[in-house]
Amino acid sequence: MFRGSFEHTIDEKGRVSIPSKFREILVGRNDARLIVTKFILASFRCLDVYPYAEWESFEQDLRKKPRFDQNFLKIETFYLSNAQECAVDKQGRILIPPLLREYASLRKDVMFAAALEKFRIWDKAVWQEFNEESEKDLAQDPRLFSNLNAGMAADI
Amino acid sequence: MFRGSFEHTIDEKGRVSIPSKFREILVGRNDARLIVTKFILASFRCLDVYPYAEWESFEQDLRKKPRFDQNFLKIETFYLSNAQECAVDKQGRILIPPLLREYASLRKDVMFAAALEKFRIWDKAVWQEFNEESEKDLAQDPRLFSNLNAGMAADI
DNA sequence: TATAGTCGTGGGAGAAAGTGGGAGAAAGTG
DNA sequence: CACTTTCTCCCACTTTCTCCCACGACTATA
Repeated sequence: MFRGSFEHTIDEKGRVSIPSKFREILVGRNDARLIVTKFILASFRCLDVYPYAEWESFEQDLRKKPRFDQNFLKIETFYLSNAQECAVDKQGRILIPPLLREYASLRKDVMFAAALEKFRIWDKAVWQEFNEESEKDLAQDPRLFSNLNAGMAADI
Repeated sequence: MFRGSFEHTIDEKGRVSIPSKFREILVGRNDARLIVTKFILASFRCLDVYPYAEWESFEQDLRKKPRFDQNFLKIETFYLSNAQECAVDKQGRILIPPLLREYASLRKDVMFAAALEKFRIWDKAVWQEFNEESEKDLAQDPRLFSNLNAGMAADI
């Protein structure tokens, strides 16, 4: 289970260190492979990162779905098609594929943000924006918190 | 299992390199034969590419369907009739048959996009359009991700 | 305070992937 | 049957990528 947010730097080659706290979890599971794909939250772009096993079980579920359904095809195109395997190298880094780097406009300062069984990578500026927006929404409508207890639609 | 999206260039002769990540999988299965056919997603044209064995099992499934059914005949005409075998050559390329090339308007920049057991080939511009459309839909209604579990129309 | 270890970042050499062009073979046409 | 055109296979180049080594900063422990 991943926890916390960490700021890191991506270099010209597209390499970026995985926060050591996250890496610990991966070595504990004995699998340094990650799956990185596109994600979007309220029009803010970022990348979703899954440990390999997590991703595989997600894929298995999808395989049972009707493969020519319109909604399935959208998810397939956006979420599955763009998913790429990235192995953590000896220095504890992954190489973010160019297409994904460009999608999330990762240039220099990036943020790693835990999200339960996976984590996300953001351009720092985008992450800040999204955080401020979320904070504002929660301040204006505290019920968003309390609704957690009620029957919130299971999501993602 | 194919993963990721890759940009490649098709030359005047209609040849295009298979992304090395995809090729690895084919050599692992010891069969460099591919089946390429027409596909369409929400009015966006592209090509579906199956490893030979995958295509064969798909054909087997179809054999169980009522073969004089109107819908089946449409699929037969569109999806099956246009299917052509393309072998990967020593340079790791395939030759896209002229009819299929024209159908998907593949001119220069093309995208390879993984789709579980198969992959797709798009004209880059078309791919971008469709991706943005899917992205927008998913951003507006994130439940599409999880609703896959619900009763999705069984298809084909 | 010293020292060992870890963590994050940068650069360079070798390998591999992607692309272009040409010669010989095959196919189609008059 | 001969000629033209298309196609297929092979070679070669360039660019990108991947792996390896190295340095500085910070942390923890004695």
